[in-house]
Amino acid sequence: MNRVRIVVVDDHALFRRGLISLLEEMPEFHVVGEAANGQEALTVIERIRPDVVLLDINMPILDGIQTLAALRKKDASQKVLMLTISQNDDDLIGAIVAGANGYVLKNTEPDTLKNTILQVHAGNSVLSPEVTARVLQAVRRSQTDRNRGLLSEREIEVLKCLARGQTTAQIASVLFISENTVKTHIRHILEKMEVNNRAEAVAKAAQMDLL
Amino acid sequence: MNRVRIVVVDDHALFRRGLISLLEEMPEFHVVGEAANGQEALTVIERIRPDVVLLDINMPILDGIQTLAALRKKDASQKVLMLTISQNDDDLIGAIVAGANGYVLKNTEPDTLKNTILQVHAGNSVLSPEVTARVLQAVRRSQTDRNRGLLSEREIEVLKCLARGQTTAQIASVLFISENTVKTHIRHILEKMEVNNRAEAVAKAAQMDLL
DNA sequence: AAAGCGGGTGATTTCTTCATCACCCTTACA
DNA sequence: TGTAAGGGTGATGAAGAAATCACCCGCTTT
Repeated sequence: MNRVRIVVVDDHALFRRGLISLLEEMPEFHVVGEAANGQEALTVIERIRPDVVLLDINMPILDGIQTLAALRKKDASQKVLMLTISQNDDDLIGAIVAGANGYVLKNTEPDTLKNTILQVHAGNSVLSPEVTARVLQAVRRSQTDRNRGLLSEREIEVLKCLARGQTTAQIASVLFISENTVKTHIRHILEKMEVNNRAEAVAKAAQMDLL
Repeated sequence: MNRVRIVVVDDHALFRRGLISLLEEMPEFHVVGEAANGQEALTVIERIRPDVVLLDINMPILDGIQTLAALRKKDASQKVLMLTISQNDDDLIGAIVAGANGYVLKNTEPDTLKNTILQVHAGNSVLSPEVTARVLQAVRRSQTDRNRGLLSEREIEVLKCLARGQTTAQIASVLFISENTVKTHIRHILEKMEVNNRAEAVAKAAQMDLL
């Protein structure tokens, strides 16, 4: 049975070599190349064309994300698994935008790393559990911001009043504006949320975390 | 050792009962309640307070996402694992925004479901492999849209010209505007991207998938 | 010295969005 | 019949963003 051909990219020689030893001990894998920075990685990957690339993020000259972005310009199908210590959102989102097939932390157990590499090789996208949690948080935040950006501040105020069951007249009184102004805001809310009436708007707003 | 206390919420009686049988056969779990719709689920969950809730999405009266949104208003810490057939992005993003701790497809093997429930119970966020891929795609798309929204259409045009190595004069000629206008666009690009010169801007744009 | 190039400051006009309001129609209820 | 409420069309003014342009300076190359 064919071994999965791997290239390891990491600027720390000890870590890289240690990881290579570990992987070579596993009958499923064959390490066919290595690189200490992004520039070198691009050359090695283009020449060897491995099944999977293990790619660190924090590296000199060209970091892992820039490396991946450059790689994707040439090869959209190369499987790349980020293997990094970084849990900060910018790195995580940057790697995803650049097209990473997986994102795994260096605290991962060898056995878990083995399964992860096999999963990526099989075509799946894989994240470390802590990373999954961060990604879900990032999606939640991003989508909530996007939802919130759909409406103006005033429209959100009006929507909250609607959610409390207030009538047009009551809302006008609370916000010190005319009923006609309230109606205009409501019209824009219905248009932007693509609903037909205020009940639907309130239900959708609850779902969009706008209240 | 304590068994994980589970509530199963699904409108299809046969599926729900079958799943309950399956889970009861596993020594790690104890099914302490069940519900056939979201309304009922809210009542059952509040009364029983299980360790983990398995929650379908497509249900009558109150779907799984609305149920979860309502539940989160009362209990931010309840572990909820979506168990659904749906792979569409709106459901997926909706569940995440509503605060799901995990999202698993109904084609999951029983053993994998077991591990997933244990992971969620342990505090981790878990996704099915196919779902992970979709989430990564959604993040990529969302972030690219957000990046794109940072600059106006014209600024993006100018940035693309810069990426081709064109000078201010060349860009002016290509876009039929004056060199001074090109410079103003570039100034705004540098400001918005928080970089110091056009080389940095191009590098960052590549990373942000703006080219 | 002149030309080419990038980076900087400032100004004007146009367009879009936001917030405001008036008026009309329909339905339901007292 | 009158009142209450929601939904619809249209208008105006202010603020901010977008797109445009002029002019100046420093550095490098010819």
